[in-house]
Parts: sequence; C-alpha cells; structure tokens
Amino acid sequence: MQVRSKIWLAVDGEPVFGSGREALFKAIDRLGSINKAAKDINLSYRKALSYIQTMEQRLGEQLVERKTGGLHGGGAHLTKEAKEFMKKYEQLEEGINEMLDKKFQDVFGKGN
Amino acid sequence: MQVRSKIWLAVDGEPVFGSGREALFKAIDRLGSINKAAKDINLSYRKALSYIQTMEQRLGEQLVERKTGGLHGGGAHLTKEAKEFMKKYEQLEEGINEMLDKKFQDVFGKGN
DNA sequence: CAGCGTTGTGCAAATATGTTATAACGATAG
DNA sequence: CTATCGTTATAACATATTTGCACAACGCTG
Repeated sequence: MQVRSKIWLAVDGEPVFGSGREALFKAIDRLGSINKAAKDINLSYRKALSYIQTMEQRLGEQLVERKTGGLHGGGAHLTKEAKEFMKKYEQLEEGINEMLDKKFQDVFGKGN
Repeated sequence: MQVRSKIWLAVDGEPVFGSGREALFKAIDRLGSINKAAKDINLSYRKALSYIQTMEQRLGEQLVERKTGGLHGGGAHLTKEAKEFMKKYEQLEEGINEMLDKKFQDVFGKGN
C-alpha cells in the first residue's frame, strides 16, 4: 500500500494549475509546440488546448503565446507569467511528498 | 486563488481510500444504510456500492457488513477494520492542509 | 403471508472523454 | 506570386464512463 497526493491551485473552486498542467508547460517549454508537447506527455491536443484556454481565462492573463503559420508552421512558448507560476507551484509542492511518506510510515508502518 | 490537496491510499497504484470514500464511510456509520448514505453525500447508490466492493477486493477484507431483508429492510454498518482504517487516514491527513496553507501564504502571499 | 425498505444487478440514457478530419495561417522555397 | 509545410484551432464523430431507473431477492414484522 502506498500513499498518494495531489496539489493544485484553484480560482473560485475551479482548478487552474496542477501536476498535469505543470508537465504540459514543461513540455511546451522544451519542445516549442503545443502539439508536440501534448504527444510527448500522452495527452490529446484538444485537452492540452482546453487546459491552456481555461487557465488563461480563469487567471485573466496569457500564459502560452502561440503563433500559427510561418516558419515551421508556427509554435508556442511560455510567457514570463507562466514561468513564474510554474516556479511558485514547484515551491509549493516541495517537501510535501517527503512529509507525507514519513507520516505514512508513522501511521501505517509498524501497527500494520 | 486557493490551494487544494487530495490525499489517498493506493494498492498497486489503484486507489482504495480517499476523502470521498471517507465521507461515504462516515455517512454509513451515521445512517446505517448504504442507500441513505449515498443520498446524503450526493452519490449514486451504484457508485457507492462499487467503491465499497473495489475497496474490499483490493484490501482483501470486509469493510462494510451489509444485511438484506429483515427489520427496516436491512442495512449496513462498518466493520472494526473499516473504523481503524478511517482513523489512520484521518491521522495521515492531519496537519497537511495547515502546512499547505502556510506554504501557500509564503509562496503566493506577499510577492503577488 | 403481505408489506416494507434495503441490498444488488441489468439495461438504457446521458454525459464525459478521446479520436479523427479539416480549415486557416504565414514564413519560406522555388 | 504560388505551393508547401507544420502548426494552431475547431468541428464532427466515435468511444468510455457515469448516471438513472426498474426490478428481483431478502427477511423481519404485524
């Protein structure tokens, strides 16, 4: 038996950023394309796009700058705001899993 | 903006206990019936039952003792094992939210 | 032995999710 | 100036999953 956890940020109760979106952002940053990023992390382009759209809508700022047409067909890259957001999320996550694992050992480890 | 979290236990990667199931267990304990419990926490009876069944299957022990027929048509109540499980889960959750809220303030509070 | 309210299951409807097709775009090559 | 290319973006379709409803079985009670 293992313990799992998920941390995410919400606006008005609706999720705007979590581990899935973080992975998407990282892939976009690495590959320069929503399409390639989605494939890389095994996500449909549709879902990836709707993630981005709802995030931007709920936060009220652009996170992924995208260009259609042009060299190589276009592409996408993260805005400064998106990178800051990612960084903060990582700080938030930091240490939580370790703490949870420790607690899990305390509670479930010896007794059972 | 708020931070949210979810903690659950898994066996072989498949979830066996989380906040939803905890709420179901509490309602069963209070109402003595899966049916009433499901309605109380806005869950379909089918889903509630499949939760219980998969949990019991994966853990290999009975968690909800149920009787069909008889006084008031039957009913259900938690086994000793289920109550112990709930207690441990609560211990596991304890303090995590407080710690997260504090971290959230640290990271998102002043800067933005 | 009929009535009751529950557990449990089968099936259709509804909803969510995934997949494929296609249009628009604009720099570049020819 | 036109064709090509890979991308963004949307629409239409297909597939899984969830939900809702109906109904049988059960066993205590009056």
